[in-house]
Amino acid sequence: MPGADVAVVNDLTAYERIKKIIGKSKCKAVVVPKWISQSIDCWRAVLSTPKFLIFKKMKRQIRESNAKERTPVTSPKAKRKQEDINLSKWECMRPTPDICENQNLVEALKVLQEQRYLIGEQMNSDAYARAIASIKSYPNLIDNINQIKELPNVGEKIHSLLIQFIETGKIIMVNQILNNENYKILKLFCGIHGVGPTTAGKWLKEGHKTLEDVEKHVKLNNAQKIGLKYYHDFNELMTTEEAMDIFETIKKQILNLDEGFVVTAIGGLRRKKESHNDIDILVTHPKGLECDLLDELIPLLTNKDIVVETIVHYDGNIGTSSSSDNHFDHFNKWYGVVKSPLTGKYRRLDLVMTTTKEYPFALLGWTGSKMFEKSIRRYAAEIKNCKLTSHHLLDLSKNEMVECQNEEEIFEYLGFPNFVQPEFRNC
DNA sequence: CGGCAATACTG
DNA sequence: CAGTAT
DNA sequence: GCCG
Repeated sequence: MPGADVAVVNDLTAYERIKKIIGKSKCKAVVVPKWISQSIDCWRAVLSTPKFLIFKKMKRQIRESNAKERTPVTSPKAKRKQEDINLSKWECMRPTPDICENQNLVEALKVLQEQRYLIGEQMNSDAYARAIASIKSYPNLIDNINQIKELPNVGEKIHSLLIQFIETGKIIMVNQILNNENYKILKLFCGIHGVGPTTAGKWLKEGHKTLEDVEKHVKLNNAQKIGLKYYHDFNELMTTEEAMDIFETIKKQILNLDEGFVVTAIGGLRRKKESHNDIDILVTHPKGLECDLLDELIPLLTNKDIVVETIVHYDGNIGTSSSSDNHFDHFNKWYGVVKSPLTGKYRRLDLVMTTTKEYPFALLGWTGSKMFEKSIRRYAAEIKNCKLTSHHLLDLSKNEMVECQNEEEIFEYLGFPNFVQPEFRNC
């Protein structure tokens, strides 16, 4: 047993004996058998689950008695945080704040992630995104190589980058990329809403270098025209104050049409991010009047000089696929542009309509972050044999839809040990 | 060495 | 269908 | 690029 990470015991009364063992060995915890099944369920050691706290309590007692003999190297605060380190491979299962303890490191890695994205290496980019998520959920300042040993989704390559950062405070590759002309041009082009890596790469290959080049020589689609027209404003982050102001303005107009609408901020606003790219709003109506809302609301907001452009207006019946039946898929969405009352700047707005039945899934699906969504859906599929979308949860084992009243029930069904608050879904 | 979320529009 | 968006 |  010495050297093992975990010891499983049946007899909880053998307190003194266990205490001796875990006090001396490298063993991280002593658990009851049920711990194993619970851990397999959520794919990590559930040391933070209250039921197993007895052992944490024991470890704490041992530590405290040790602390009387030699002064601790770490502060009490850091020590408490030590227990919060969550090394789940599922980013959706760990609390991930918007701004983290290692923000400089995260910003550096984001450059590498973005570069892979810009040159079209999506999976590569995602791999960086997952490593970044691991770091964002790590609660302490990383200044020691031992700390990064167990970080999930950090393999050989990113590990060496982290070492470089710990030792020198920077990553050479990052500066090289930031100074790379092609990187700068691709980034510039992808800043146009409606332009992705493929189009940007094509334009670059054709010899275009500036937005003026693009404006003069390239045929743009509707979304791209709007993207170019408002390029500056769209690429400027909003304060929460401004985003909230727009949200409240729209909400007021919707409630004006009918008091019964339920209007909720989703996206980054719901996650309480510090700054925002756009405003996302989810609307539902308990009595199911939802389908006509956008048809009335958009003209109204246009007349009030709030809405200035429509990029996409999905209409109610998205079913040319008439074969689809029971789930009346009335997701009504509108993507467009509003003029911010507070600043006069032009901002992206997404409006999403949903039935009350699908509301919890839409809420979960539209709150993000992007990595959170990918993670929870992959978890649902791989671990729970379920298919999770922003419309529903399908249990493939039972071959039946899972009805949920709220987000909590979805997390519960998926076997999460804890509800993950929106502000900690910033993976 | 395969897989990496899921879905809907534009053109 | 590829590309982009959420 | 990382994981199983």
